[in-house]
Amino acid sequence: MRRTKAEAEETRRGILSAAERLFHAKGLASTTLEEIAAEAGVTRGAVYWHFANKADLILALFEDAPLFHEDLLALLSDDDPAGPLGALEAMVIAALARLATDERRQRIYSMVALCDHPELMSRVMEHKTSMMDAVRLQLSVAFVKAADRGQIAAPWTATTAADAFDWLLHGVISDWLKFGRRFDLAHRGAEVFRLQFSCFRGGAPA
Amino acid sequence: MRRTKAEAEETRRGILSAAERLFHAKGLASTTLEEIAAEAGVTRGAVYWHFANKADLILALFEDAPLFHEDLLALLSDDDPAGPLGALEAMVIAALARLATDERRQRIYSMVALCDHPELMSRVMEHKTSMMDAVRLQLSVAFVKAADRGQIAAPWTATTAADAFDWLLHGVISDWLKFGRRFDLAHRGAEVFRLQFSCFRGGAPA
DNA sequence: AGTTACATACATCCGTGTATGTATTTCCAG
DNA sequence: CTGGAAATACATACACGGATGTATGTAACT
Repeated sequence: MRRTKAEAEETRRGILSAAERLFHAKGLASTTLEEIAAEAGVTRGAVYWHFANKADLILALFEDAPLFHEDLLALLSDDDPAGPLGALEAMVIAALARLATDERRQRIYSMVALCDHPELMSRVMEHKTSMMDAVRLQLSVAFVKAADRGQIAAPWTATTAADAFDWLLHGVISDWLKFGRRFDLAHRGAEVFRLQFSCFRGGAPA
Repeated sequence: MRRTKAEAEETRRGILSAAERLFHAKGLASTTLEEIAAEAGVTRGAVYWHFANKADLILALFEDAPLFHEDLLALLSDDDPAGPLGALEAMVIAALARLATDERRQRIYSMVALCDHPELMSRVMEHKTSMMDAVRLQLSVAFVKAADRGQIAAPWTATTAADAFDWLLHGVISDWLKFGRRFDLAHRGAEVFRLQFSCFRGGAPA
């Protein structure tokens, strides 16, 4: 019952999609390839045809999926009228709003944030950390630009502001995802970030 | 070769200690009871004598170990001369310093933060989330007290300040633990928290 | 015809849980 | 205080399922 190339690509995507859902629901380690295959409506044979093994499947998921961190960079406009700092503020608020309404991104971020297995899945971890490093570097550059334009008021500096931004962002997302999404990510997140950015600027809020 | 009660307690502690190290190094799911027993210098028989199963062992670890969140409450003094907000600031700086120098706490916090397995280890998760909820509630109360005494300047509120505090704290610790402790937690963390608290107060920094 | 895209079947191992063995201790009667 | 029974603190051995990986079959596509 061989399928056409298009159909094969469809099953491949179906396997990835099923894996994404199950990994998020049950965790990476306790989800079996058999379950993934069943969820996708195929057998383990299909899974092993498209992917060498479980780690390979997870890596493919990471490469294929829309990562929240890449969203950040995509949403960071270079010529915002409010300058680099305004661009960062708009970016983070937009990114939170997108994450709040996109289940797929939520699942992916959960996997990245909650990944166990530092040894066996070292390849996965490498991919993940290098990616996060790259994003953090870009954000640091943006904060330095903001400082250069005098948008960061003392005693904040480009470094401390970038740290606070980064930690605040990771913290809010982890809290929201890990504990059942019990608050309104987009609104409460945006509120705190607006206050935070007005602190960076050193002035009274708008 | 039965041991005396004191020796038995020693092996129990040895098993817990070995489990702590291995869980931190390899993740909860991929660490086997056999490995834990070997690391502790005993056999799986000893493990099963002291603990009903793996989940039970993990729960025992959580109950036995010094939790970072409990540190927070323990370090929160009720009558700081700088008022509730000053007490919170001193508390978080002390807690970060303690975490930075205590490997045991680092390992425990990693396990709590990175726990996979929402389904199979539901008891562990319940324990963890209920504990974190309790801590967050206490911190919220402290921030409300600070606001009542006029220590939180507009536009910050007790709620937004507590959110920012919580997210900043989780963010900095997760970043530090997950990516190889590549910065000075105590100093950079304290620096940012000091800036953050001066923002809460609405005034210029000390 | 040869390759592709799977399904099926099988071998194997690994981890768990449990049952059993056993040397000590602890406890208690005498 | 002492001898022995019972309980303790493990080690060892075993049974079992479950997951992985691989080998093989096979029908459709190219």
